[in-house]
Amino acid sequence: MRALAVEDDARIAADLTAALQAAGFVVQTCADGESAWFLGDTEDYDLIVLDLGLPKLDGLSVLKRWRAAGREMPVLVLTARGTWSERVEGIDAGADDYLPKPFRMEELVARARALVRRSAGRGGAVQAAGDLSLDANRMTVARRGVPVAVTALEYRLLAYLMLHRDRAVAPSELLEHLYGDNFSREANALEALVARLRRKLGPGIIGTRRGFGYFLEAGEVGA
Amino acid sequence: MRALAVEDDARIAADLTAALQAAGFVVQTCADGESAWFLGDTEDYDLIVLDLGLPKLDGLSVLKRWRAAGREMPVLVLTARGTWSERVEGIDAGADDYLPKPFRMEELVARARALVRRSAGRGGAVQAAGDLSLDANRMTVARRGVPVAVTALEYRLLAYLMLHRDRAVAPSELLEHLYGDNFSREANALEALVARLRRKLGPGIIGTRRGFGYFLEAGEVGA
DNA sequence: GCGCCGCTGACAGGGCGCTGACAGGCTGGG
DNA sequence: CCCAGCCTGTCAGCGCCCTGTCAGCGGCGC
Repeated sequence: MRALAVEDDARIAADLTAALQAAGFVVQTCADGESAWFLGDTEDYDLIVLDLGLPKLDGLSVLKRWRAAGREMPVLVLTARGTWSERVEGIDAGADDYLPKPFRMEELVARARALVRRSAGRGGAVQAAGDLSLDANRMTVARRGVPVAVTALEYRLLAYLMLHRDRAVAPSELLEHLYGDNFSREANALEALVARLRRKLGPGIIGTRRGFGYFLEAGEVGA
Repeated sequence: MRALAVEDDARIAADLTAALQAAGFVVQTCADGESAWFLGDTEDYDLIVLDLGLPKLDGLSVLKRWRAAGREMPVLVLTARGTWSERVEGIDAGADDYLPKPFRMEELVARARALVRRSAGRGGAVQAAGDLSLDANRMTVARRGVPVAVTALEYRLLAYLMLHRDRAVAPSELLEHLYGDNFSREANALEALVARLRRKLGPGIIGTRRGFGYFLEAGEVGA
């Protein structure tokens, strides 16, 4: 899960980053409205935490521009004063949830998790593609009903492939979502990861489209 | 076990908190309908005690909104008047149990415990998983019928693992449910707790999935 | 047939989780 | 009021699993 934290106060930003990372997010931060707008418009996040008081471009405007551009990622809005008017404005602008400062980090994390759950709310917890099935609640993987022990990183890879099972996912995209932007430069890490997974799962699960990326073989037929 | 007590009468709220805490819950309270709605929607509780007469937003509406949003935690409804019509409304809105005021705290606690057990889909007060058995009424633990002396905190850990015995529970989730929101930030406290429990219970009870969390080994096979 | 992308096995570093020891706080008894 | 005992959080150290890196090779595409 990738998250963007938009916050100009460096100390709060650091706390935010730490808390979200502890919750399993890969976190990126930015400190002003313009770069926030650019990042949210061009990058692909599973969650954005947005402070309203920002230099250069106001948080509410950023949010409105995103929504106007059709970007629909869940956005959690932070505001300095917990006034009702600001809250209503935030909701109107397209915020999915709202948190007044000061807040406890635990509460933010809880709401962030709830948001991601809600936005992901497609279908049941168990997803299947061919022989492979993932249980999002138990975080387990099975092939033909036989449980396969996978590590946390391997699970995340499979979950992402499952989410985009209708296409081949480029290595750069996978690296981004698994490690964040500061990902290790060696793309070979991903190849090693895939190799280990293939050994565990057996053949016919993870396919390669040379020059394009990886995909779940049960996902699409042919080409 | 985390519980939310929604009650605007401060004296009753205090009694509720005390009684639930004595029963082993980590209790959070709130006094109006809107904050109740937010908390119940975003946080993760094992039980909610909900008074119907609330400022800002009526209890029944709160409950309906939760259910509409797909939140399925057990809710125990309190009402000032024990009228049948209100009871029917409550059940329709998705309440799991119903208690007319005035009530004895012992009865509330008993029903609360029953609700939590029922939501886990299991019958009696004694739950078992493999060699391990927990008695929810007496708050005692036994392995192969042999009683094992555990502290209150250790019991709560076991109870939570028992409730979610079908999966591995993340350390962050355990900290949240054992200590509430103001949990100590050192995750090592949990590791120490588990270590002490393992020494008391012996091997083959509490398992670890590296990168995921802890689980009861009798719960699931493999993976 | 050649080049290059991608695969694989081996290896080492790091981080997660385990353990034993210690200290502070709370409780109950004298 | 003091003391003793237990509970529990913190710390430091360590071991093991995960995972990134490297080198070499195989196979697909041109």
